[in-house]
Amino acid sequence: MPVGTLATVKTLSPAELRDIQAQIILGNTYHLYLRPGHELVRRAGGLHGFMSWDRPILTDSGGFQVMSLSGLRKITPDGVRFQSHIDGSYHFFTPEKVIEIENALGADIIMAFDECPPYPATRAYVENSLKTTLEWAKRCRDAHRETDRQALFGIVQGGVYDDLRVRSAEELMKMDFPGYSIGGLAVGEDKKDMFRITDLLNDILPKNKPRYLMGVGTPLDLLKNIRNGVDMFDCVMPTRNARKGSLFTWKGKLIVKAARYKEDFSPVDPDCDCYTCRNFSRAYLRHLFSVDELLGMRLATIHSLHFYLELVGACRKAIIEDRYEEFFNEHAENLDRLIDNDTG
RNA sequence: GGAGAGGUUCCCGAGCGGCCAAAGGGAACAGACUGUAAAUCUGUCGUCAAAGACUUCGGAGGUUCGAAUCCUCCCCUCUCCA
Repeated sequence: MPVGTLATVKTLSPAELRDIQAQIILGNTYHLYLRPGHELVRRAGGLHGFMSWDRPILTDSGGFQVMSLSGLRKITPDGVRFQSHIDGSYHFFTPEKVIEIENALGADIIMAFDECPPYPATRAYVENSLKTTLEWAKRCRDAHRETDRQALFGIVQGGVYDDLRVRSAEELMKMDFPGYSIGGLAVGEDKKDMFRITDLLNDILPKNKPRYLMGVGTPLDLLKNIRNGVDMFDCVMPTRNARKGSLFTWKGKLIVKAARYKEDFSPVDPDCDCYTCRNFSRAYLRHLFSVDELLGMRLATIHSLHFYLELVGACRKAIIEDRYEEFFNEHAENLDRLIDNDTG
């Protein structure tokens, strides 16, 4: 899922998103509540109407912002008191409030309000935080009942503590959500911990419901976590890195703004059929970044999102054809490397 | 012709006897980025056989233990007045 925090996948139009086969995109409760305000979005016809995107949307609950804006909030059992990162104004988020906002935003899939523990965090902190998250999940589900045209996912927390993760998943499953998110990973912990936990949850979460690993990740992270049973991902990496001149390809990461591509007139990836690779050279992209032209960010974003969606599309195909391991072994090694001078 | 200001490391620009290979900014170069406070942040940025040495602050001389900083002459810019 391409990330479109503020009701826009940065730099792209909905038409361009459709061109690269985006099926669903993400929005963010906290950010859209602050600006332009969820009631305004409701009046605009929900996120779909407001941003003119007629395919599915998922909204995150703001739980992640509870962590990432940690200097600006205070957590209580009832909810979180936030200070706006924009103007310093105070706001109080409860599970009920978050559901109200997400109802107004009108996404197809919405997230329960959770508390995402930072890393590192003590076991005592994570255990306490998990307790809060589970209570909030229940309150979210209760508050959401009457508007069940939106699918509400519960979020598994528990940090890097296996037993807490298991407890989290089992308690959420009792609440019978239509899908389960895995949160609190890729926040600084060792990769081994991340993979161990998704592997652990693979045997616990129901097989007939989607599992969504929140905020992950690199192409290789996707491949490894798909092997561990994850069905859905979102990550800012393809879009954010693209805006900074760093692109993803099947052959690895390519920092197209680098001087080594100044006179490289080959496409970013000769085998890629995205709009960018079909029409423009590395040298041209490098030039656009070098002179700080907007089109550079757009073309780069188009390429990297296309690549990510192609990557997961290829994963789906391999799974259906029952040859995922083979597919994995074929590509895993390349995905992680830095292309330093490959003229195509 | 008269009066004045100034020439600093790729650029702009501070420094005005030692703590100066020389602030700061820009450019350049390399990289980071994982439920987006992100068109952001970090590092490098005179040379070398490199915890040391060497060469730099328009040029040439000089003063001094020591000069980008003081003195002399020269070269060159710019502003104002004729």
